[in-house]
Amino acid sequence: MIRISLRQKVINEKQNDLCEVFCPGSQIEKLKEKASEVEGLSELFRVLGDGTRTKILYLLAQEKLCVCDLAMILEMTLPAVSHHLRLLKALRLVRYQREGKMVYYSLDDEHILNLIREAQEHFAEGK
Amino acid sequence: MIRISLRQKVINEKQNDLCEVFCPGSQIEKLKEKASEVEGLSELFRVLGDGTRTKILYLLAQEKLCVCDLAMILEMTLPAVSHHLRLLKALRLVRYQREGKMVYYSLDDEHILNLIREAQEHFAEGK
DNA sequence: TATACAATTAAGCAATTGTTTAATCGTATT
DNA sequence: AATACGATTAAACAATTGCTTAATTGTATA
Repeated sequence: MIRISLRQKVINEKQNDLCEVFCPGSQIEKLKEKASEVEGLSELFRVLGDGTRTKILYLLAQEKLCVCDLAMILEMTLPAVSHHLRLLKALRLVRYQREGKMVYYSLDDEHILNLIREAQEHFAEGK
Repeated sequence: MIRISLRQKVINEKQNDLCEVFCPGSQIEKLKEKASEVEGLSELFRVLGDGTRTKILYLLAQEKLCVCDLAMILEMTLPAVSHHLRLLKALRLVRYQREGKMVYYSLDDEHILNLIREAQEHFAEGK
C-alpha cells in the first residue's frame, strides 16, 4: 500500500490506463529496486516448475543414475529425459560422468534439496 | 545408479526402446515411490517460475499493495497483474481485502520468503 | 572393422502460458 | 440515479514448452 505523503500526481505517459492515485515517485522507485532483487531467481524456479525435473533432481539426490534408469523410473522415453537433463546441466544443477556406454548423472547443488524441503513444509501445513 | 544384483532382465512392454540393463524390479519400484514424494511440489515452483509473480510475492512481503500500485511498480497493465494475482489467490499464497474501490493484497505464506531466500543463496554462491 | 547400444541432437507438433484489448462488475462520489 | 474509477473477466493472440519420432554421435564388444 503506497500511501499518499506528497501530493504529486504520477503522470505515467506510457500507460495511461492506470489508477489516478497520488504516489510519491520515490516510493515507486524504491519498490522497483526491491523487485529487481529477485529478478533472476525465477529461472531456477522455472526449472523446478516441471514435475519431471523435480523428480529427477530428487532422485539424483538419493543416488547417481544413468539416463536409462531415469527413463525407466519416470516411465518416459530416453530423449525426453535427456532433454530435461540438458537443461539441468546448463544450469549446473547436475553433474555427469561417462562410464563406458552409460552416462551417470548426480546432483551438483545441495540448495536444491533445501528448496524441495521448504516446499514440502508449505504443503505439510495443510495449505 | 541402479546396480545389478539379481540377473533378472526387465521386460518393459510399454517402452521397448529403453536400455537392456539388468535391474532388480524392486529397486525401480522403490525409486518410483521416492519420486512420487515430490509429485505435487512443482505446482508451487511453477508459480514462482514466472518473474512477475516472484516480484509480486516479494513486494507483498514488504507491504500490502493494491493492484494499481503493483501495475505501476512492475510497469504492467492492470489486467496482466490481476491475472497473476488470481493465480496466487487460488494457491492461497496471497490474501486480499477490499477497501473502497481498491483491493489490497498481502502475502499469506511465510514459506514463500524462505524459498526466495534459499534461491538467493544458490546464486550467491556464484553458481 | 563391423555391429550393438546408450545417449544426444534435430525437427515437428500439440498444449500451455503470458499478454493484450475490450467488456463487465463493484464501490464511491456527485 | 448517474458518473467515475479500480478491479476483474473474457476472448484472442504470439511465444514458449515438453514431447514424439528419426537421425546422429560415442563407446564397447564380437
